Amino acid sequence: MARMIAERADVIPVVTEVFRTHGYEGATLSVITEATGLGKGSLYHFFPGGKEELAAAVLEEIESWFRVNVFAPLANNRDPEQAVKAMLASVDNYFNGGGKVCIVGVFALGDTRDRFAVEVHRYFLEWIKALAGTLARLGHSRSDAQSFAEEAVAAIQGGLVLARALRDNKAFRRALQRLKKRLLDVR
Amino acid sequence: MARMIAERADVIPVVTEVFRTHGYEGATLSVITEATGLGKGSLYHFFPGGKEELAAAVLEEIESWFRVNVFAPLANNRDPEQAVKAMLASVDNYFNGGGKVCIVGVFALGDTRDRFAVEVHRYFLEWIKALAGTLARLGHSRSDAQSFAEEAVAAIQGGLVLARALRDNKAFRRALQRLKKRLLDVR
DNA sequence: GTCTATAGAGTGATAGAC
DNA sequence: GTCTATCACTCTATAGAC
Repeated sequence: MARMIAERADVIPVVTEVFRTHGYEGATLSVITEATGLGKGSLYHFFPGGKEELAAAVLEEIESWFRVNVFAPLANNRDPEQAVKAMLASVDNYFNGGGKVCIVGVFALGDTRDRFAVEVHRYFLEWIKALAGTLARLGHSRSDAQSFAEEAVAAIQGGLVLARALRDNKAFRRALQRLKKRLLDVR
Repeated sequence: MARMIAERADVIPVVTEVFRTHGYEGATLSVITEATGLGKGSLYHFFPGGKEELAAAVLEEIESWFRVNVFAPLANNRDPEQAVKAMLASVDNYFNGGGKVCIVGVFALGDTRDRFAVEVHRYFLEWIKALAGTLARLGHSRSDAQSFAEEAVAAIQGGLVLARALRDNKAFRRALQRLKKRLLDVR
């Protein structure tokens, strides 16, 4: 029995995919131990809070990824049109063109919304806020920018639902295409 | 004990709300027995297939409701503008202004998508098809009608996610408002 | 010896099936 | 209500790094 490769950081990506595939309730400890190859001992060593702490760590990791790869570029890119395009490309890539669902969205729809209320709320609020800022710099009126930003984030979530339901990832891609036109069309 | 109120049909609305609140995995038999007031024996008498048959019955009931109250009016209303407005009002009412999530959408995002693949797929396909027909009659080109219909159904699902996440039902209402403008604006 | 990472048998509670 | 399986979780034992 030895010190092995495992660290908290190594475990999280694997656990993320377990939660994504099975949801919170469906992500049983046995599925997680199997997927990570870690015994319960190791799991509880790294995450004394058990399943809830695992999910919290997953959410934190996701939010951190979006801050770096989506929210910050939206705010910092000098060219707002380029910023919108980059966001859509990042999102397309992150959700694997509609093949992966949004864990935060899934959590928002279930009992988990209350357990992780702060994280879920913040994720969507930050996203909308960052995008609204970019759209305003693009030339949209302040109220249009806010409305379009909310619409865009909702459209992405809805696109993921539709792609899953219809088993057609292209439904998600079409949603992104519509958004590109809509958001960049300043009148 | 005597024959009581219980019938399959009486149980379904109650079970529907249990699945809506807790999702498939979270809707445990004990929660269902408590909510319905039925013992496990009665439950298995009405639904020999157990939890899966309960969920299937719930989906069937939802689909039936939408056929009568949403899809058929979309197809039959002589005035397409009125049909769109009626759909949005029905949807607003059904989802309680953003206070209730869409079980079919929730099922689409989870493991349940595969178990209820046919039902989930059909629900969304029928909705989009009915709406696209109405939009074409409204004067949209065939391809615009299809695209707008898909966008609208996705926007509704996304609006529900957002309303739950932000704990703000008005986010759903705003999504419906945007849709009304968008769908009725024929150029 | 001490500390950290590990495995996994064992806990009571509760799941869904019948 | 009874059943078995499985749940989240605890705890003991132990290996190796220091």
